[in-house]
Amino acid sequence: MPVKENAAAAVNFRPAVTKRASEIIYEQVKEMILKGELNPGDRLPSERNMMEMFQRSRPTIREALRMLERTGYIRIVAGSNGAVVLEPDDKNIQQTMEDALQVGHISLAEMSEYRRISEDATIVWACSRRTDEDLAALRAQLDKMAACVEQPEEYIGMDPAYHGLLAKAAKNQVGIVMNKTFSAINQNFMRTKIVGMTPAAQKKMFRKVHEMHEEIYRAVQAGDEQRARTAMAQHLSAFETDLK
Amino acid sequence: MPVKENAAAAVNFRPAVTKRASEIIYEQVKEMILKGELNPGDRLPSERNMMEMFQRSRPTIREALRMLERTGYIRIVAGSNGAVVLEPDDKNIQQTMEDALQVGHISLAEMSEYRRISEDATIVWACSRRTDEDLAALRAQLDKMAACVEQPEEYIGMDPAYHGLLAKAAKNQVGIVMNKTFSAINQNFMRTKIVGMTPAAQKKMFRKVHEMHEEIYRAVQAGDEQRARTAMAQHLSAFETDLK
DNA sequence: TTTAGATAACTGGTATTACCAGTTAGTGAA
DNA sequence: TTCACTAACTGGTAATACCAGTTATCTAAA
Repeated sequence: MPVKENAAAAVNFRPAVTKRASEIIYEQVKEMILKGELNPGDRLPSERNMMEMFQRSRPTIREALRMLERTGYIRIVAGSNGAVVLEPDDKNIQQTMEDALQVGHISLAEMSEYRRISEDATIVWACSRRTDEDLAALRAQLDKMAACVEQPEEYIGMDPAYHGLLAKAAKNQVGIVMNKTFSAINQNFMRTKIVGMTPAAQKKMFRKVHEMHEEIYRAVQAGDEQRARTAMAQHLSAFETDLK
Repeated sequence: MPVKENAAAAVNFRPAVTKRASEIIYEQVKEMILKGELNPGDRLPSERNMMEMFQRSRPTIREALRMLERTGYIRIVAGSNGAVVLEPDDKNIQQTMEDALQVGHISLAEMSEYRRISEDATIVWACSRRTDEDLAALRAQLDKMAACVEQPEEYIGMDPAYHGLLAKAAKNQVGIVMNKTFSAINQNFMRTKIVGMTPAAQKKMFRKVHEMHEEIYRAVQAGDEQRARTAMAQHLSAFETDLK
């Protein structure tokens, strides 16, 4: 049974938290960036100037700057320009997600499972939304990859770009971010796995992979949802089998 | 035509980046946490002790700690315990995604679209994987919520827990993380939207929402995939319509 | 013996000062 | 006009000091 609360305690007090000065500065700058009062490329005042503005010491200012840089809002280079507001980037989301996956002890199987449904949706969207530019970019990427089928290292390096272009064609930013995450993680797995294979087995595998990539492209080009879904599903499951 | 590179430049030099000391310390601690050498609940040495270990000044140590705290790896409270390793938490992903939304990088429409396919997969998995414990937890949650249908604020606060239990029943960690993200973001939208509604309209809306929640539960309990998918799809689309 | 209270030894939060190593802009001479 | 030098920036780091809290210990009173 829950403890009966004292009637006077029901006034809905909020915890009286005291924030660090660096925290307040961090939030203030972050807000300005999110609200567009500070735009990508803009220079932040120098640390010594901020000291005056915020009426705080330099270490305090610097702690705030470190947080802003770590969370991807600004970049700080010594000597010249100082702190510059960055273009919004998915790298942070991607990185945090990768770390979360790593810390959360997520298995390859779970990630692959989720990837399947994510890529399935992506490929469906891509079939109806791909522009001529998307197709041209995919074609060019595939041609580049075709030249590297015999060089696994190179091919693995190009794989994320191909899948990225598919996600881009699907026109959903969340899908793009997730796709990048999956690609990055799977790339690592792939790299560690192929070292135990004979060169002949590697070549065979990557020739198969490339043919799948081509088939997916053809299906997307034709706008054939079912064919594209099937191809992507086969591609991913073959991939998982090979990595097992 | 691409500029012809000088032959001598082909040796594949990597940029000679110099890292800040605080950056190195940050990565070192982060690695230890990711590798499990530091576990949730563990206390980090005091700043003065770290000074000795890393052979760096306190401001440098503190900059690293600020970054670790900002990215969600540790929590620092003055006075007592100092820096403590945190339980892995998805709040960072949520936060970065929310920021991405705010900065216009990701639209609400895109996020909703992706959520639909994510929740669709989740509910399918839940139908076949839910345990008796999952069902009991869902039932209990729904009962708690039923008591609050007339209090929108309370109900909104409980909504993420319900969807979280569904994701938990689906037994896919990635799905769980994504679900939390979506819930958190949508919770905010919901809060901002209901303020413009009359109390009567609010009640009507939440009664409808609750009936949907119940229907989803019944379908999952029955293990009826199609019924569950339909219910979830309706729930999400109704939700989007209401928020438009 | 037990217990309450004072105290000493921590913790992080912050400010101050100082110096170094780079970059940039201005100044002067050729 | 051009080049080289210098002065005035920039961030990176160190050292020291003090404050405000917490915690543990010890002491004195019950």
